[in-house]
Amino acid sequence: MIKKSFPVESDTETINIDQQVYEQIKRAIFDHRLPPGTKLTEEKLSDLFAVSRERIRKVLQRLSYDKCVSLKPNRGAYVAQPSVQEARDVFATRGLIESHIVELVVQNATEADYAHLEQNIAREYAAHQQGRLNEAIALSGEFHLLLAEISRNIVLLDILRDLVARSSLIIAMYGRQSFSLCGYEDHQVFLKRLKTRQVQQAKKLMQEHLRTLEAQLYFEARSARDIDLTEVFKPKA
Amino acid sequence: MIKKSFPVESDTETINIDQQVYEQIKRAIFDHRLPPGTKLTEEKLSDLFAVSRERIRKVLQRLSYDKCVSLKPNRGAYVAQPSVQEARDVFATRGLIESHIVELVVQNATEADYAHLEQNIAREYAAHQQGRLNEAIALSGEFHLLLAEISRNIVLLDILRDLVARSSLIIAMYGRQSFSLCGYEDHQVFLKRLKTRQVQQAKKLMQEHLRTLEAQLYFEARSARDIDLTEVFKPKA
DNA sequence: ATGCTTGACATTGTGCACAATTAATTTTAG
DNA sequence: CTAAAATTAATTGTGCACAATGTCAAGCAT
Repeated sequence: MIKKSFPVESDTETINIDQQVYEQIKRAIFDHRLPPGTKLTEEKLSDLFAVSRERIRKVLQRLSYDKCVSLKPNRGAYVAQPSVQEARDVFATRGLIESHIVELVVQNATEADYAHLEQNIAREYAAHQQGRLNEAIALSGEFHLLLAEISRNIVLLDILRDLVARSSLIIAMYGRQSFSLCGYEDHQVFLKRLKTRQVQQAKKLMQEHLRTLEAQLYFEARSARDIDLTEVFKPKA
Repeated sequence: MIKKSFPVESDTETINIDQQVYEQIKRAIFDHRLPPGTKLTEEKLSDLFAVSRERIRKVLQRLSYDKCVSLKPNRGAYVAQPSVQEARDVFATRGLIESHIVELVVQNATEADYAHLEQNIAREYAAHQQGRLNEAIALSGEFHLLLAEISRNIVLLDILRDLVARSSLIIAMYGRQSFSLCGYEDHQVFLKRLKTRQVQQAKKLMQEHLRTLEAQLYFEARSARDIDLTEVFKPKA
């Protein structure tokens, strides 16, 4: 017990630094503070967070696995610019997976689970009323993840975590200013159907919910400065 | 043009080294040459492949994202030991996703696509007949991925790639010696249904196919040495 | 004999310095 | 004045050395 000077401090803080930097950058991307295409220079980030460059490097690599940043060899890291195709595929896949999650939830949900869902909705409502929009958005995403947790399928949860994150980025890229998101009312009605075990209606609601989200994107009228020239002039495809 | 001594050599080879090491390790895991739980020491691997330790480190990290190795802080890397729960979830998720892929394939497949599928089956058959079992297994997995490609949904393809890889690991862990895998006949019959646009039958075949796979695993009668104590004694489950 | 502390060893983790690559700018020849 | 070539600058990539951490075994006390 003599050797270790401050075990708690060195241990926990060191472990969390990676995670903290990771989450801060991710949050910044989802809050539109870092629009798609923004260059993420390793040195600038390392200065900004007061950590070493290799730590940033590791975080950026992790973010690239999440498809939140694209890593171009010897060119650096950029906030990802999901293609229209990718955007459509993400939402289509969410429809498939979340419909199935709804079935599993109706099968498996306990009273405690429903309580958690209600709590989440309440917090989302509060955040909405008090104008904390970013928090409301985050909670809205968490509602979907909460359902995945209740489905008791770890793999589906992992996949959906990924898809929800990418959805945020897609909305940042293609969403209008007046993007309404999941209304919390949607979640409220949905939960009611869930509790009364109306599986088919719940599934339908979920699919509509996602379709509404997707319908609010505008894939066509992109301003010139947003266009990725590489995408436009690439040889084939 | 004078400065660059051998641009092609340095470029392509350097880029591929990571990929090559990655694939060799992954292949070794799937071919049962590295059983689940095997310790993967950074230094040994770097000596073995004659590359630097940091390169190995990066590859191991990537493999941990694929859930093929588990990285324990300050303890090293081990070939992953998927839990029974995870195994079940992987197959359940494959059922969901691949059923949907079947629908998309019937909608989108061109003649060229069907030709590719037939080619794959032929090669799988040949590998089987000539006793190249590992190759047959790989081709069998590729058949499923080929379907995902034809579905024209990039996200589904990515997810399935992941799940197929994890399936290999699960089979390595829980499969009997006499594991029969996807018989190539299954694929043959399946393709016939596909071509005649018999969607429901094709979907049913796919689901049966996966269920057969899963049924050949034995989760119960594990020998004592295989039991993961962490799993047994974990606080709440 | 059992349990705890201590020290040596092995392995992983991190920061730094330098190499390699690419983009931008300037130079130079036609 | 234009265009190709060469230089320069900025940024990423890699290997090395050292620090931190965890494991194992031996010794000591109970």
